[in-house]
Amino acid sequence: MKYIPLDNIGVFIHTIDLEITNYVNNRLASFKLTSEQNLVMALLWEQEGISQNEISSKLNKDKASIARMVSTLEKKGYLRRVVCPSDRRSVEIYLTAEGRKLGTEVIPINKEILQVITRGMTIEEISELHTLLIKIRDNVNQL
Amino acid sequence: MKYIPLDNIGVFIHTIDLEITNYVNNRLASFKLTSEQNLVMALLWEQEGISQNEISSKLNKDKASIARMVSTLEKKGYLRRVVCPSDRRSVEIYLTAEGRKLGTEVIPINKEILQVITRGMTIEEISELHTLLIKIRDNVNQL
DNA sequence: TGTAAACAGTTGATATATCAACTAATAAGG
DNA sequence: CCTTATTAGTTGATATATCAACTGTTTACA
Repeated sequence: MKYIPLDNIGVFIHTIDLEITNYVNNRLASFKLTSEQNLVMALLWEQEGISQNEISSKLNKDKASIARMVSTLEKKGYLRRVVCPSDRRSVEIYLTAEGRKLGTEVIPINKEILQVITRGMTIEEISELHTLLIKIRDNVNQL
Repeated sequence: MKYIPLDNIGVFIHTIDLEITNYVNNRLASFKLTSEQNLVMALLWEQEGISQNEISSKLNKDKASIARMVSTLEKKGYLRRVVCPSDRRSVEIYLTAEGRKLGTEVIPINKEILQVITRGMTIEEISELHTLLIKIRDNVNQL
């Protein structure tokens, strides 16, 4: 039997993920926001004042990645960092006026992106996709 | 209606992809091979002498990424680059003895990884997952 | 209560990614 | 043929990722 490394659902998921990410990045390019920065901002549009640690666990990303993303977004002027008074290890993240304004523009785009991605799919299909992906996740995480 | 950025199949695919990648990287760590380098090597274990350009299109990756991965794998001693005599713009990639030896160890691991990822799933489920992912891919690529 | 452990963040190293600008070589057309 | 366009690859900039080592804080418990 021939060994075909690319005929592999794991590799396929990776490929699709890159294509989705590129699509989202293109849609957000005019807002000077990457797909990952968009996720951080989305959390803040929902709730300000959360810590980097909370962002890290909600987005399931390394704290180092979050620290750098927050730093980038701070330089862009979309958020500011405030040392938490009750726990000086923590940094609370707040939106700037500009960051809040960005939300009014980008939130509708995010909703539209979601619709585009799932266009022509039924609720059942999306649910089935979700279920199948969870099976794979359980397989790679149960160690 | 509350805006929940993470309740999004695109973000979910991205999360799963990272978890799969981390699993594969852990499985390959002892071979000093990353998941992406493994894909390049897998192509070469199948067929030596292909160009960077062919690797790039088969793996659906940027030529710059491939150039750097090939360079890394060359430094590790797994492959060597040969300027193509019939088209001196092209570089043909060949395995070293060490790269070939690596294949005898890693190819079985790759097969096992594939089995682990899809453990407990039927052929029909994997096929359905593939079909659903293609729908999403078509949605983000039809522009 | 005083030391040790746990925790939040930062920073450096390395590996992908993407895009853009560049070199060198080849192909295509008039 | 000779200019122009295309192609293969390299390199630099920027943005994630992960891991590891490090700084400060806070907690736990002996």
